[in-house]
Amino acid sequence: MKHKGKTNPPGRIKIMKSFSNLMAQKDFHSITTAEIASNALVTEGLIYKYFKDKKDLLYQVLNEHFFEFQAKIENRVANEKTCIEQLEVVIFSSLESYADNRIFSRILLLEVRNSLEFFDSCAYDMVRKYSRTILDIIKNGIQTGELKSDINALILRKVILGAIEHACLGEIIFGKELDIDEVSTGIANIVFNGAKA
Amino acid sequence: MKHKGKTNPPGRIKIMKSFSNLMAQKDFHSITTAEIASNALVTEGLIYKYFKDKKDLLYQVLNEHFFEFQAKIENRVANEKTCIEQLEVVIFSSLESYADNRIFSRILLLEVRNSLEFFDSCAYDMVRKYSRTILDIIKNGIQTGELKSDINALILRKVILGAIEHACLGEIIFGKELDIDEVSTGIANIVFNGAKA
DNA sequence: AATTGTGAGTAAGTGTTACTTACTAAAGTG
DNA sequence: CACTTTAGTAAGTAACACTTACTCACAATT
Repeated sequence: MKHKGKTNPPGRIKIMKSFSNLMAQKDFHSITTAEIASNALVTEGLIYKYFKDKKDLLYQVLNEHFFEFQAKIENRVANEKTCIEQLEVVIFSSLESYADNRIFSRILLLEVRNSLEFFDSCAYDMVRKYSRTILDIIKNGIQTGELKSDINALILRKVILGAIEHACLGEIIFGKELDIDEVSTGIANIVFNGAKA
Repeated sequence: MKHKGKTNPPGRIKIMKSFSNLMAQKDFHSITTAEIASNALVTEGLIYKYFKDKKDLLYQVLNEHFFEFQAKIENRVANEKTCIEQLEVVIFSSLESYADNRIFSRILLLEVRNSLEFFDSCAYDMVRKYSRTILDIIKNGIQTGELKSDINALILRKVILGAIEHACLGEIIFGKELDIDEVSTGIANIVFNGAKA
């Protein structure tokens, strides 16, 4: 994921790398531009040559992470045949990615949402793509008769996405360990079979 | 919800009111303390007599909103008998509250999460209480046999809470209208009966 | 070979902002 | 009355995100 097809000079890479490292240590607001620059061994002004502002830097770093995430999911989904198996793989892989990459998850679930700019950013395009993937699987499942015909595809997606995100929040916020197998089969069990006795 | 049981002087009320109004117009970060003070017709310094910092002001305003929300939910839940009806009422009422009170929802779902301080605040205590209410209903439902005995109560709560929150996000972010009846029965249908044919 | 243009990077600001300090003035209270 | 507490003010200040105006290297064009 290059930035707008042009060159990718060393200064730009160093800034993104420096920012990524800092994000592992503290939250967005408490990272200063001075800090980013000094850790990257460049001057503060250079940040603004490559990034519109501090938030833009955040979005671009997020986007890089998301790119890998999306590739992994699509790959795995392609290996499954039934709609249910595909959705199970989406749930499992999402939880796994969140657990494996806490910085990325923290940014996505906590740090970018407070500004509406995010939803216009390139990073949010990746979220849309991921979200679209899930919707397509569901619609297909309804058509083949694997899923009930009376369920609303959009709402099922909301339930699945919501469950995934909510499951990760506790881990991110309080550092609780997440049993990926247990939680992902638990979610799948409820969503597919229902909770009512 | 008074602050720490003490008095509630006019200056404090004016500041909270002013901040609330501003939150209806723009997001937290773009509201300045100067603006809050001038709209409240007090000096900037007074804000820091009553609030630790700008975030503390945010949390206390949120807390007031949450207090009413929680009272409404508990009232309605008490009127229902079966566990399923109670959970349906939780889902419906939550969606309704979010839709009726967009500022409150925006703060809760988008603006407070980026700082870990929130999770130590009095406002988060209210979230815990709400969350606890749901868990109790679920546990009770499992015991009475209304819900399947093999489902994990904590995970079912995650699914329900996640679905509610995710359903509101679109509305908050993009201003889409939310059909509360459709979405709440849709969520309940999936969660209780399952999506698998 | 000289000129021009451009991308990478720097140095030194500047306005704004959240927050602090040190101070009144009045109202309780023993 | 003396003294503490409460409500509020006025005038800062340090830190921060971001800007401006510049240099230098090196291609490409004339």
